[in-house]
Amino acid sequence: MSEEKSLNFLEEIIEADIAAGTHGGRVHTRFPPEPNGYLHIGHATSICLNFGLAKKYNGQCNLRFDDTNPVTEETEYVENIKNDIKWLGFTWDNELYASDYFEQLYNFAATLIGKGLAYVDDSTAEQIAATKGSTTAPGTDSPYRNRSIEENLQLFAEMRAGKYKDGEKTLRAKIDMAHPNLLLRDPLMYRIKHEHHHRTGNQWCIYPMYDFAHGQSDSIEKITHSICTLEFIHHRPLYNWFIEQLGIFPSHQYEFARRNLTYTVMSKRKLLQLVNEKHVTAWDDPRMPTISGMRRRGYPPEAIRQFCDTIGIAKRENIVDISMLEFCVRENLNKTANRFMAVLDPIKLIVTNYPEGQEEIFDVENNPEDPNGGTRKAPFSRTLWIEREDFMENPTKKFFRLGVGLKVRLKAAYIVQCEGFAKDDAGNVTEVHCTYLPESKSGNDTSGLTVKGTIHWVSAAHAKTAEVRMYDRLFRVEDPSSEDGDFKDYINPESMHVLPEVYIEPELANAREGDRIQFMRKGYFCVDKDSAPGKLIFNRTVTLKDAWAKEQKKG
RNA sequence: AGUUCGAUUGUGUAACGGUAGCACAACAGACUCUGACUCUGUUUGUCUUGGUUCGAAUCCAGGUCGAACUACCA
Repeated sequence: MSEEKSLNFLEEIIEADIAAGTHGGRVHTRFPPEPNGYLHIGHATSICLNFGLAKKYNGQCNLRFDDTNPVTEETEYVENIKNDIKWLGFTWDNELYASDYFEQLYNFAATLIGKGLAYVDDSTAEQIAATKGSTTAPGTDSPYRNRSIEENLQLFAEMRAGKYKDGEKTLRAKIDMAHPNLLLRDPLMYRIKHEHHHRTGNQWCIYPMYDFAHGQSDSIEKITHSICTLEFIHHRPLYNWFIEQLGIFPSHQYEFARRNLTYTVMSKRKLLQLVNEKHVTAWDDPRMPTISGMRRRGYPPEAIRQFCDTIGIAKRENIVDISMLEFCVRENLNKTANRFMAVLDPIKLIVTNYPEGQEEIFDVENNPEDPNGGTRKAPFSRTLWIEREDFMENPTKKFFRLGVGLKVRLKAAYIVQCEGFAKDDAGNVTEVHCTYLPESKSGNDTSGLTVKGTIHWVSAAHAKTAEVRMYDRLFRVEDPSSEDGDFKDYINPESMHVLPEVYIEPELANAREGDRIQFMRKGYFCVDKDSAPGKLIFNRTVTLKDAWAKEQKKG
């Protein structure tokens, strides 16, 4: 046995609870999204945490939609959220909805009225805000605060019956208008909304506030460890107040710091804005930090889980370097993605001593990291496409590729030596001329030569074409939300660059939507859902690490 | 200003009164039929001032800085 991985603060709490026999040692968590947007990488942390904790401690984890606001919520979001959680690799024990509890919550409210702990208020939103007080000044009591229990009960029933218009009345908890915690200054419990709800239809015209639904929903489900983000820490005393006054199951809430990522934004409001204002194509645009965007980009679910595990969990503010995520993606893809050759920025290479019309088929290993990965066939001929950047007219000292007099290995084929090149009238190099060494054939090399560089290639006569979408980070700055002005001013104009026609080796033409592969020396790519028969589209998932680029930057 | 939470290298996270460690990033090198992968090595840190203690990142007190709260959103 080696040293155990240290526990995070939530695991410590849970293990202490188990040791103390709290709730009989039972562990029950839940993931409680509101179906008003798509899940993002921040939610992934919460998902991994809640489902992971339940699994680790042989407990259960519910999926509960906190659908208390009919105006913003839609079934489309419900379906996508479920899909994303499944794709991440998690299975919920129960699929539940806060709206399932509307009748019970109504009864809870009536109970509190009956105990003199809630009242119907005729004040307007403005009046309530004005009497709220401030962080330094106490609020003032509503003139409706001391209505009789009977009157409150009747008015509340009338609210439910649809007797009043939106905003005409609310139900408020009767706590303390001078409480230092503003949330305990007679918070709203119910508001009137004559709106259609995605699940309950037109059954209700009053809806509970999140604060009057969330804690009790946890309680109803007998959640033992109710885990949420830091901003709800001020709400905990209110949830506890409701639970205590109602005398129901004492769920306990624990808060952790939400994860932020460099070079992106994470609030649903901002993400929705990017979609609505067409800065990206959709919620699942590969540049979005959404789960669906990352899936489309080609991030494997294992990599996202690994990332969540690596960055851990704590209570302090943070902004995680995106390179940490990219590392996890590369680490996974390196082991799992088959290699192919694709030439993104082509220039012709002519093997001058290779007979016209001759061709050979080479076996190329699919994945050097996987001994059982097998091989594929790649045709070779006299005229090839190579990468423009693999040739230099005046090669620098550390350039291990092509230039007159230099030798390179053509991956899985021959060593070639550059003898010359051709230019067009504008002075652009159009062709590179090389001779090959027949005795240097891959796998059967008797040339005795070693070359420093190996480059990829595609036979011009056999090449297929594809579109490639080169993605980069969505923002130019590490933390767009903390910069001056609008966060959208910091969108990276180069976040997507489309290469309409690149050359790919023929075997790749069989790739299917969602396939994750490596273009040798260029990066990891994934077949996009926009692909059509005969028209493949690849998304660049992430580049390879590039030591040469760094070398060049040094000048 | 009040309340609450927080502060460990560039970033994230450990150390639970006893050697400040790990990962990413960065840098240097080895290896390489991917300038990838892999391997080796290096640099950088306990917000501050006091106190308790043989000994403090850890406990106590004061300060500083940061975040959240003042929606009929969640």
